[in-house]
Amino acid sequence: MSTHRSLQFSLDRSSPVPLYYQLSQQLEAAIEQGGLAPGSLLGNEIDLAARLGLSRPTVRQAIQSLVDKGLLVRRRGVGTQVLHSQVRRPLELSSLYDDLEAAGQQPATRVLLHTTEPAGARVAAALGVPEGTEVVLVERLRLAHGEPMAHLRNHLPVGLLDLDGGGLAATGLYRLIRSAGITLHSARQTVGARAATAAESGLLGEPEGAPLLTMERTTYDDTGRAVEFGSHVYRASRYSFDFQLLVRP
Amino acid sequence: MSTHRSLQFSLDRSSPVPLYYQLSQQLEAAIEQGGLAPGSLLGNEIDLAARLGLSRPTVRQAIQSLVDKGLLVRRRGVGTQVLHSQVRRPLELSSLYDDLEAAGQQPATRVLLHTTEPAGARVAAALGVPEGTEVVLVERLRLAHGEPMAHLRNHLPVGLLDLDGGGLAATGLYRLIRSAGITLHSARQTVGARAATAAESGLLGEPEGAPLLTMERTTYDDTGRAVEFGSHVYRASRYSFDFQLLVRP
DNA sequence: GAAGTGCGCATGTCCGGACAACCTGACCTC
DNA sequence: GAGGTCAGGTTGTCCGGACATGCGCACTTC
Repeated sequence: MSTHRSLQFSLDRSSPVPLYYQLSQQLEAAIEQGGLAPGSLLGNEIDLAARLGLSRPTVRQAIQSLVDKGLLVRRRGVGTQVLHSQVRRPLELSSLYDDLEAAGQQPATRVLLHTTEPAGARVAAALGVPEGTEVVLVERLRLAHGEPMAHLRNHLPVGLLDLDGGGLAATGLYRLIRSAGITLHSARQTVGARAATAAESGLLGEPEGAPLLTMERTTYDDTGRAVEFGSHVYRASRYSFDFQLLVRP
Repeated sequence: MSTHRSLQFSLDRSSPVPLYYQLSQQLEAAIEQGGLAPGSLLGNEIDLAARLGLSRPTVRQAIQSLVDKGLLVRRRGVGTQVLHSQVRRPLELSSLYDDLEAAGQQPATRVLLHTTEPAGARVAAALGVPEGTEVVLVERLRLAHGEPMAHLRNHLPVGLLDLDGGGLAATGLYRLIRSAGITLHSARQTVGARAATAAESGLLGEPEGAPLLTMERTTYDDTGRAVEFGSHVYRASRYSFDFQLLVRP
């Protein structure tokens, strides 16, 4: 079986980019572009390290990162194998805006509401603040190709960042949060479905009672603080969640 | 700030369980049980290694696995911090059966259909077989507390495993696949919503036109082979997907 | 021919060390 | 007092080596 001894990698030791990262990026590119055939073996780590002038731990670190991404499979006593591809889009914490933009759907936003209000029980619990605390409330309508796609309702702690109407209309909420210097860490989501209310049917252009996809999400930063609680409603006829997940070994 | 120098860990060098894994398990237990307070620093790796009689790489490997799980955050020049908790249930490739069982919902299964049929275009594409190939079809009704929860329709390649009616009724499909020696690796999912058809409303006990939560999933094993394609329909009034996801750094 | 055995080989684990990069807080300077 | 500077501490990266473990194949044996 081929072990791709001919593949070339270029490593720059003077670059600030770590060597293991340079290697993993080039390996990933080779896999995506077919330079490494699915199912084929990668060749053993010792030789690879010697050929590249790297130590085995460094090579292992590069390989491990691709194993974590689901691109490679290691088998003791056998070798490291390129996984047969299929689609590979890992589940990430992405905003609807970015998703639509990446799909070429020309996203747009209409800010319906931008105010503060005292937190109700559910919002307070999600954000980890006392009930009745003033919190920011933003309601938006997300459009794609000019057509309504989703109604987005978000609560945020006050003082976390300065939301201006222009930023909200021009881009996604996550970008604004990140550009305020907040490092997002994780989110808790609940996805369900229900029938459209009269108000929603008007906003979204769906008949009353039409099935809608709902998502509630609480997002946390890397200190564990809740930075956002969202209650979103999507037109099921035009949108669905699409993601890949890995089995943790 | 406390660095928990008093915490005790017991490592068994004669155990076949890797040292880094023993340590990561005990660290995780300490975090869950509050022995390590959220927000507190873990103490530097060098000291920790010396105290435990381990090398720094081993300690780092243990810590890294918890960082990957989202329990810890490392900051260069600062230290390793325990994240404020909230709920922590990572997104895994779990079967509905296991989910319900874990929630104490007394799951049960009624096998509606168990046969083979020629693969249509969509099933053939998902399983990676030529259109018209004979594939196994299983239709099940999943109940919780005796109430219908979901209608499950699964296609599998023939010869992959021996499904018997007893096994299907007694447990989840994933358990049967795993116990056939197949290592699951990843899955691609699409979650949406639509209105219940007349047939579905009868099966699930929902009014016709009621909103249903839908999921399509193709599951792959560690050779990249598709092992299962499922089209599932859940009662939105009784079920929703609930998961946590991490931002990949 | 079928079952069991042994060997080579690849990954898995663990060690000890070295230097770099980065953050924080104290100190100094203006 | 405000700003910049420097030192200490911590994680990040990388190296070289050693032994353990598990898998597959060739060989042997019955």
